[in-house]
Amino acid sequence: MIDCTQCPLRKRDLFTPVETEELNFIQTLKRQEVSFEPGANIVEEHKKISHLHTLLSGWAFRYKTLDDGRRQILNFLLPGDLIGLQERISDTALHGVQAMTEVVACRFERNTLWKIFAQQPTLGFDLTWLAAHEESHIDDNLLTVGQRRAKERIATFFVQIYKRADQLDMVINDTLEIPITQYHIADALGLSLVHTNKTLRALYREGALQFDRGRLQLLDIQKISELTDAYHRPVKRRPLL
Amino acid sequence: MIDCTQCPLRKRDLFTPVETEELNFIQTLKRQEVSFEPGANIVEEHKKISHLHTLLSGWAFRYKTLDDGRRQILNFLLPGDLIGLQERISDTALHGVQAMTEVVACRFERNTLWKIFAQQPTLGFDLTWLAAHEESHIDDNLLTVGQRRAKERIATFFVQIYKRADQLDMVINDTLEIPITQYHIADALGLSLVHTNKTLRALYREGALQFDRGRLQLLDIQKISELTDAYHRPVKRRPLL
DNA sequence: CGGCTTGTTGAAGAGTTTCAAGCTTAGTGG
DNA sequence: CCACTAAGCTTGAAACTCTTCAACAAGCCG
Repeated sequence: MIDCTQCPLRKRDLFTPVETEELNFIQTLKRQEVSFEPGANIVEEHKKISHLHTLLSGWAFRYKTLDDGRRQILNFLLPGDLIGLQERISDTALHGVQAMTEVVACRFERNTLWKIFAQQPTLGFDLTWLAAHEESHIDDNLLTVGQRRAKERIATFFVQIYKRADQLDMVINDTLEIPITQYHIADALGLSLVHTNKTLRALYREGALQFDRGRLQLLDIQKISELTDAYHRPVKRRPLL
Repeated sequence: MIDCTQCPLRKRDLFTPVETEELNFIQTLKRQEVSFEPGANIVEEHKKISHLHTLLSGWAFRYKTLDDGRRQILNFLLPGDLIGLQERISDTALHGVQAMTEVVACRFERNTLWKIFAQQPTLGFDLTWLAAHEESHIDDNLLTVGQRRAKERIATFFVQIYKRADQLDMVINDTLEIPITQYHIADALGLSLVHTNKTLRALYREGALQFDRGRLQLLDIQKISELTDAYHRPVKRRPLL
C-alpha cells in the first residue's frame, strides 16, 4: 500500500500543498487500496452507502439512470477525485460510479468525515471545497447539455477533459488516450449514439479535432474556440485528500 | 433584524434541529439582513466574490450564460438555501444569482467559513452536507435536461419545485404560487420558449397539471407519474445555517 | 472461426426550434 | 378614463437538428 507521504499524485502542481501534520492524519484514515475491473461498479445506484474513496489511478464516471434504461453520465472522474462524498448525505447512493479502466482507489475508514471535521478543520474546509468544485463541474455540464448544440457540446466536452488530463500529465505528444467510447460521450452529452458519431466525424472532416479509438487530438484550436469558450478558462489548484 | 434563535424558518420540520450553542454561534456570524428587488443580481456572474448568504424569504435562481446570450438556469433557490458557498472556491463567481421576487437574505461576516470549520465542526459538516445536497439537485437537473423529453422535463420540474415548496408550507389549497415565467422554465429545461408553451398547453389539455400566471396545480398524479418518477421520491431533512 | 463490442453510414421520421404574428394583462401618463 | 407601452402568453407554419431504424464494417477474444 502506498504511503500517503509518498503519494505520486500529490507531487503534481495541480494539488495544493499540505502540512505534514495533516498528511500524517490522512495517512491514519487510509485503510486499504482497492481495485476495480473495467466496468465494475464502485458505487451502486440506489444501494446502501459505501466507503469514501479517493481515485488513485484509472478513469471512472458518475451516472444516473431512468427506469427505462436511459442513462445520463454526470461527470468523469480522474485521479485525485473524491468518490462517495455525496452518498454520505443520503441513505442510499443517488448515483452510480463505474470504473472505465482498471481502477485503484484509496479507501478511508468509515467515520472519516466526522474525524476530519472534528480534528482537522483545514481538511474539513478542503472537503467542502471539493464538493463545491465538483458542483461547478456539473454546472458546466448542465450549461453544455442545456444550451449548446451537438458540435459545441462535443468540442466543449473534449476541451474540458483534455485540460483536466493535461494537469495530470496524461497528455503525451499533444495526444490524450481516453478510455471512453462514443457511447459514453453520447450519454454524457444527452445525444444519441448515431448523432454523436456523425458530429464527431464532421468535426474531424473540418480538421477541428480527432478522436479515434480513444486517442484525442485537438487539431485546430482556432476552430475549436469558435465552438466553445472552454479552452481559455483558467484552471485552479485543488486540495487532495 | 430577526434573531437566529427566533428564526421563523427553523421552526419547520424540514430543517434538522440544532444545539443552542451552535445556534448562538450562528447568531454571532450574522451581520445584517439585506434585501433585493425582483430582477436584482445577488451574485454577479464573473464578478469578484461576495458575502455568504442564507435566503430568508423570496425566490431566486442560479444561472450561467454563454457569450451570445444563451442562458442556462441551474437551479432555483428557496428560503433556507445557502448562497455563495461555491463562489468561495474561486476568485470570481462562476455563476450568477438573481432574485425573482423581493428577497431578504441573512448576510454573514466575511470569514464565516473559516470560523465555522475552526470552531464548530458540526456546522462544518453541515456546510459540506449542503454543498453535496445542492450538487445532487444539479445532478437531477442534468438527468432531466440530458435524457427526458419536453413533457417529462416539465412534469419533473414542476413536481420537484412543488415538493420543495410544500415542505416550506408554501402550497395552499393544493395550489402553489411560483413567481416564474415560461421564460424561466425554458431556460431551466433547455427548451425554446415556444416549445415550452406548447408543451405546457398540452399537459393542461390532457389534464395532467395546470400552470397559469404563476399558479401551479398538479391535477392528475397518475398521469404525472407516467411522465416522471419524481413524485414518489422521499425528501430528507436538511441543515439550516 | 464465430460472437461481441464498437464504429460507420444512409434514409426516414419525430421532436424541437425559429419565424412571424397576434393576443392579454398590467402599468403609465396624458 | 383611455391611449399607449411593455412583458408575458399563444398559435400556426416552415425549417432544422437530432433520433430512430436498419444494415454493415472493423477489431478483439475465446
